[in-house]
Amino acid sequence: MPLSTLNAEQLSAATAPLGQNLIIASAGTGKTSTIVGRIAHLLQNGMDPSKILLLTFTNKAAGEMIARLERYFPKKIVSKIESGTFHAVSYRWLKELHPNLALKQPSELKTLFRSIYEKRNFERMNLPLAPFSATYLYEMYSLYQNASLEGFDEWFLEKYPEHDVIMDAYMDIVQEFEKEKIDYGFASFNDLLLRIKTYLESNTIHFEEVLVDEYQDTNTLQGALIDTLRPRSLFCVGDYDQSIYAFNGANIENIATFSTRYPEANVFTLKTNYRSTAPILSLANRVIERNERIYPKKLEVGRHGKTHPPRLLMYNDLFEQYQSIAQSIKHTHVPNDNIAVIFRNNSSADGIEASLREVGIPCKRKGGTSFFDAKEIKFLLDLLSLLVNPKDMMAFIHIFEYASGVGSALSKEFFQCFLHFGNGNFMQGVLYPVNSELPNLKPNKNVQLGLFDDDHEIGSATRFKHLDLPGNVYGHPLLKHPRIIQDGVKFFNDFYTLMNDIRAERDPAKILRTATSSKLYSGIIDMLSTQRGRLKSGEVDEEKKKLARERILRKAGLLLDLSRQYKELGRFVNAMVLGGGELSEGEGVNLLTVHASKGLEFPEVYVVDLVDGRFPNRKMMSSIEEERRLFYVAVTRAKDKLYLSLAKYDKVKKIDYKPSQFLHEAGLVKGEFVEPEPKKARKKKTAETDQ
DNA sequence: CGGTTAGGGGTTTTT
DNA sequence: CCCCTAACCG
Repeated sequence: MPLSTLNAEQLSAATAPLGQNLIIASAGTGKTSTIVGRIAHLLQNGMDPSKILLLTFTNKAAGEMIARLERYFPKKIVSKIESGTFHAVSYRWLKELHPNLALKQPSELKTLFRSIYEKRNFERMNLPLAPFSATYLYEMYSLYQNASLEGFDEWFLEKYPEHDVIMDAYMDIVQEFEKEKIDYGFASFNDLLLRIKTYLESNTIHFEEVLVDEYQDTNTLQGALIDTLRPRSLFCVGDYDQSIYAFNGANIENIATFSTRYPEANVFTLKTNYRSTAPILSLANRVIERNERIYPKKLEVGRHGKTHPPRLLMYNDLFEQYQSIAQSIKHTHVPNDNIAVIFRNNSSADGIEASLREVGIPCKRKGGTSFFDAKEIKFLLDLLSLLVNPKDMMAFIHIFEYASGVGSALSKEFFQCFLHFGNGNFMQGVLYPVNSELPNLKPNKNVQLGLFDDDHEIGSATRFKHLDLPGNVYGHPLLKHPRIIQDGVKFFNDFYTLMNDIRAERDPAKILRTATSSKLYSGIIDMLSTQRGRLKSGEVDEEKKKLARERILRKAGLLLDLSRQYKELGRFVNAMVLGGGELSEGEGVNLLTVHASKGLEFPEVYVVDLVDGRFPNRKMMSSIEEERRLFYVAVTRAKDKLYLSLAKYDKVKKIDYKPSQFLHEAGLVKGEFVEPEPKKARKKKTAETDQ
C-alpha cells in the first residue's frame, strides 16, 4: 500500500486528522508520495472519492498521482476523485453550466485587447505623460485579475498614481474588452477561475477534503477560490523556497500566513531529501539560506554513497559553451532522457538545440515553439474553433489571412460580410446567403469622403468568370467585394467546399480527417512547405521542401490521434488550449526553462548561461529573492551530477558577461559578488507619443 | 496620404 | 513570436 512506503515524517503528514494541514515539503522530500499516501489514507477510512478534490499545478502531475493510486485502488473508485489544475477543474464545472464555453489562447485575447486599445486616440487627449502600451496594459490587467480582488483602478493607481489622468480611458478599454469577450463567446484562463468563483459565492460544491499541490505558487485569486469552496478539510503542500510564479500573481503570503489565518492548523515539515546527493544539496542550501526563512527547515540527506561534486564550467564564448556541453553529453553513458539542460530564458534553447543536433543527439523541448504554436496545427484548430463557435471572428481572421492579398483588416471585413449575408448567422452566410448585397463597411469613411460607395459592385459578375468555379460560389455575394482578388476567390472556393463537407459533422476525428485531406489544407501545406524549403539564396530546395511537408503531415496526424479520445468537438478544442503546453514531443535530452522544470528530476543536470543579467535576469526582475528561488529550483532537479555553466563573452552579440552572483553565493566563484552599475534601462512599457 | 500587407530583427517566466 | 519599417493600393 502507498502508506507503507512512507517514512515517519511523511506518514504523520499523510495521516493527519481532517482540518487545516500545511505540509512544508522541500525539494526531493517525497511530496508526491505523501499526497498519494494522504488520498490512500482518506479512501481507506471510507471517504467518498467524489468528495476529494486534488488541485495540482500541471495536468500531468495530477495524472501521475491518479495513475499511482490506480495501482492500489480500483479504477472505478479512483476515477471519481476530482483532479487537475485549478483551470482544468474550473473548466469542467463551468462546462456544465455553460456548454458553449470557448477557451481562447492568451495571445489571441491580447490581439483583441490591442485592437480595442488602438481605436482610442491618446494623442488627442493632450496627456501630460505617455500612456502605457496596449501590451503592457493587457499584461497588467491580466496580472491584476490573478493578484487582486479589489477594483482594477484601485490596484493600478496604487502602483502608478501618476496615471490617474488616463485611468478613465484605461478602464474604458478594459470594459470594452470584457464586453467583446462576451460578444464573441470567448473565455480567458483567468475567466475560468473568476467565473467559477462567482458561481461558488452563491452555490456550493461540497468537498470533504481539498488537496493543493505546489501551494507556494497559488495566487490571490486561487487562494480566494479555495476559500469559496469551504471544504471540511484542507491539505496544502508546498515549499516557499520554490515559489517562482510572482509574475503570475503567485502570492507567497498564502503559504506564509497559513498558520496565522488558520490558528488551528497543523504544520508538518518533510526534511529528508531522497533525490540529490549531499554536495548538490549543500550547494543549494548555501544559496537559498540568503533568503528569509519563513518556516524553519533543515534538510537532511537521505542518500549515501559515492558522490560527484557539482562542477563549474566556464567558457570564453557562448557557443563554445553549448558545443562543449553537447560533446560532454555525447560522451556520457547516461541515457539521453535522464539528462536535462535547464535555463532561465528560452533564448538559450536555440543555441543548445543546434549544438546537440550538430553532434547527432536528439532532444525535446517543453514550452518555446510548441506543437500547438505550429502554423499547420493552429490552422486546423482555428477551423475547429470556428465550427464550435461561429462567432469566433479571431479564428476566421487567421484562416483567411492565408489567402494572398488578404490581411487581418480585410479578413475582418469578410467575416462581417458573411454575418450580413446570413442575417447574423455565419455559416448560413457562407453556404446559403440570404442577403446578396454587401454590408455598409466602414460607414464613416463612405459618408465623410464619399469614396468607395459606388465601387462595390464593379465587375462583380464577370471578374472571375474564367476561374471555372461551381455555380454556388460563382454567384456568392462575397465576390462583389471590391478588394477580393483572384487568389482570394480561389481560397474562398476551397473554404466553401470544406465547410459544406463538414458542416453537419460533430465528431472531432472525422472533421479533422476531412479537413486535412481538403484542397484548402493542401494549399496551406504547400505554402508552408515552400516557405520552409527556401534557402537563404531564395531558391526552393525540393528535398528540404519534401522534408518540411512530411513534418507537417506527421503533426497533422498527431493532432488527429489526439482527437480520437474526444467525442465532443468543443471539449477537444478547449482541451488543446488548456493542456496544450504540457505536451512535449519526441525523445532525448530534456531542454527546459527553470519554470518548466518544476517538479521534475534528472540524474544529470546542466544549468546554463549562469551570468549576471541573464540569471538572475535583471531586465524585469521582480525580486532577487525570486531569482534566487529559481536558481534553487534549477539545481535541486539534479540527482547525481550537477554542472553549472557560463560563457564570459558572446561574440555574435559582442557582450561581455560576469558570473552570476549565485555562483559567488554557492562558493564556486571566489569573492563576494559586486553588483554592476545599473545600466540605463530601456523603457519598454510606455508607448511612443509624438510629443 | 492613410490604411494595409508583407517581411526583417529582437525575445522572461505559465495555466 | 511581437514590433517596426518598407512597399503597395486606391
